[in-house]
Amino acid sequence: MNIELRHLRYFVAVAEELHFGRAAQRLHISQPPLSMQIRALEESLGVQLLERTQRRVALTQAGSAFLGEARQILARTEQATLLARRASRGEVGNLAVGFVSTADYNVLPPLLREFRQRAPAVHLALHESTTDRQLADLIDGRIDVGFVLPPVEDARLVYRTIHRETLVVALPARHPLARQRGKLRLAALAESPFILFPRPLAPSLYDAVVSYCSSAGFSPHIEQEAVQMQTIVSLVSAEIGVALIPASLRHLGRTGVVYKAPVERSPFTEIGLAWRRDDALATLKVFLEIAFPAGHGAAA
Amino acid sequence: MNIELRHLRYFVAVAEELHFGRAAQRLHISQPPLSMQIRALEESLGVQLLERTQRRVALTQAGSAFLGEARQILARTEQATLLARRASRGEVGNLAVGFVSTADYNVLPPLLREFRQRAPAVHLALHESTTDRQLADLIDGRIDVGFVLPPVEDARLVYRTIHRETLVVALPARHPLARQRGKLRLAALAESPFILFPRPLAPSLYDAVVSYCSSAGFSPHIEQEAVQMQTIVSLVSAEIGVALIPASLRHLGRTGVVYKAPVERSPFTEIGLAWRRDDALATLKVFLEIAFPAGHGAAA
DNA sequence: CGGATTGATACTTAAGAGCTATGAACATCG
DNA sequence: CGATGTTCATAGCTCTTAAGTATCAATCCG
Repeated sequence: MNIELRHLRYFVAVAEELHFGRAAQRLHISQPPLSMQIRALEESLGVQLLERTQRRVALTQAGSAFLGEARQILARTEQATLLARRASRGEVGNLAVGFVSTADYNVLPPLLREFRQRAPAVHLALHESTTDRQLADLIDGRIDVGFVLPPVEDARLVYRTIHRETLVVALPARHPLARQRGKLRLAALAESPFILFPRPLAPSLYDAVVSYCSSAGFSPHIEQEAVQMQTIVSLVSAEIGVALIPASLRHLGRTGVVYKAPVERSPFTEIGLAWRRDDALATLKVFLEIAFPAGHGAAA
Repeated sequence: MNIELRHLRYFVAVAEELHFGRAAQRLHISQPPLSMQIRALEESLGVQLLERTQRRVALTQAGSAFLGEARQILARTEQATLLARRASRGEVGNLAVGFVSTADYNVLPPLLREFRQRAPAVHLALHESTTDRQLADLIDGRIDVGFVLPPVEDARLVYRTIHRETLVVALPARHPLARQRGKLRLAALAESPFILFPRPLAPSLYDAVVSYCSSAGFSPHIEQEAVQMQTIVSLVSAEIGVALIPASLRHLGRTGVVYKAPVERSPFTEIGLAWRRDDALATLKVFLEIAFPAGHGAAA
């Protein structure tokens, strides 16, 4: 017959009381079945754990060795149930998060900070990547949630905006318009060389820039493409050209670069979260709960 | 309902197979009760461990966290039964051993050496003491077995001889008889001052000495008493007197002392083991088995 | 759309955990 | 020294519940 935790619970009670009657009372059963179960345990082990001298119950050496083990196993079982409950609440576990570099400057840090506070035992794996690679990684399960630029077309994924911001102009400090005080008119950049993201990597951002320019009455001269936002700003600093970048990137604060908001109303550029539609990860739920405090995460 | 090891065994099987049918086969039960037990486990925990999508079974995060715990609990239980079995064979545990200093020179070391080999995981507590204190310590459970000098009268204890030896004379090196070549006649010491144990501490040894002398036709002049054998030999070395001591103490090899076996046939002096008659300690059984390889320890 | 696969459900069976009553061994006390 | 009380074991029964059989429902595949 197999040993069950019941046997251990009963044995610990008897070992602590050294009295079958009292132990039975404590276990809310009557004395005879307790005797039976202890006997069954001894039989399974093939070892006598208790010495019953008709008047006194004493642990054998094997009994006291087994007692310590039994206590630990029971405690361990308690721990395991607590762990499972915490895991189901998303308080322990793993979460693989992808993000585009742009996210690193405004939305990512406060969100991660709050997540770490709410679920300190969750192991976060952070992967900087591009939007399209993240979408593939989501499908294949390499990441569980990603900070991406729209659009997200795949029906297996959910996308939800997490942050919207306007575009500002980044100018080399020695550019004539940089020194000029007061408002900047976007049309004044009609002849300037532009630095831009490659469209496939961030169509929404690319299109926002182009539509912004065309609403100001010109089409930008694209001088150079660059993948990283830092690189774009570097190229501006090196006087290769000008750029329209998300407003939060002002915080990069690069020397030799001046940021200005044009008078023309800027379109919004946005960043959002994408995750698997059918995903039930508890840690992901916590993450989405923090990202979208009001509405529920599962709603697109 | 309480969690039992059965639930853990079943869950581990399902988690490993990710298939209820195969897991049930492996557990030698049919599939429906397996589903029921897993459901019961999840209910006890209040946590969903498996995601059943009618076609595919997958672990939830809580499930994979719980899986590790469950495996460890089961392994631990295996360990516990093995430990209990080893303890019942006396291979782990404790043994408190008392001994008179005399035992330290011949019987104790080889016995301990063999015991350590047979039961390396047993913790031995060694207490040097006198015979009478050891008998009290046995009754009160402070030691489990003692190397003592006879007699042991207490009915609750068992005594059994472990070693017998003859008496030899210890003489100061400058004593006339020490320089003399050839046999020593005990009677020649009739006028010499003797150093002896106090009778209450070791009546058998005391009486052996006195009867040896009287068989040689004289009664010893007791000049000095000393408790420790080392002290007696020191006093001989200091030329306070001569002594009759167990032959094995020759190995003390003290400078300034000469040992000689008299021509008269020496009575035997003996040392033995004492332990509680009703004692069932497994480690004690191993110890006695080594001390008395042929006969069984329990027999007096 | 039909057949195969897989987990869940319904119902039955039977093992065994637990209960009450009682016995046997031992200790304590009058 | 017998009477009484305490304590663990045994006996017989009940009843919970784990396990078995048969079947269903949903999904996948060709």
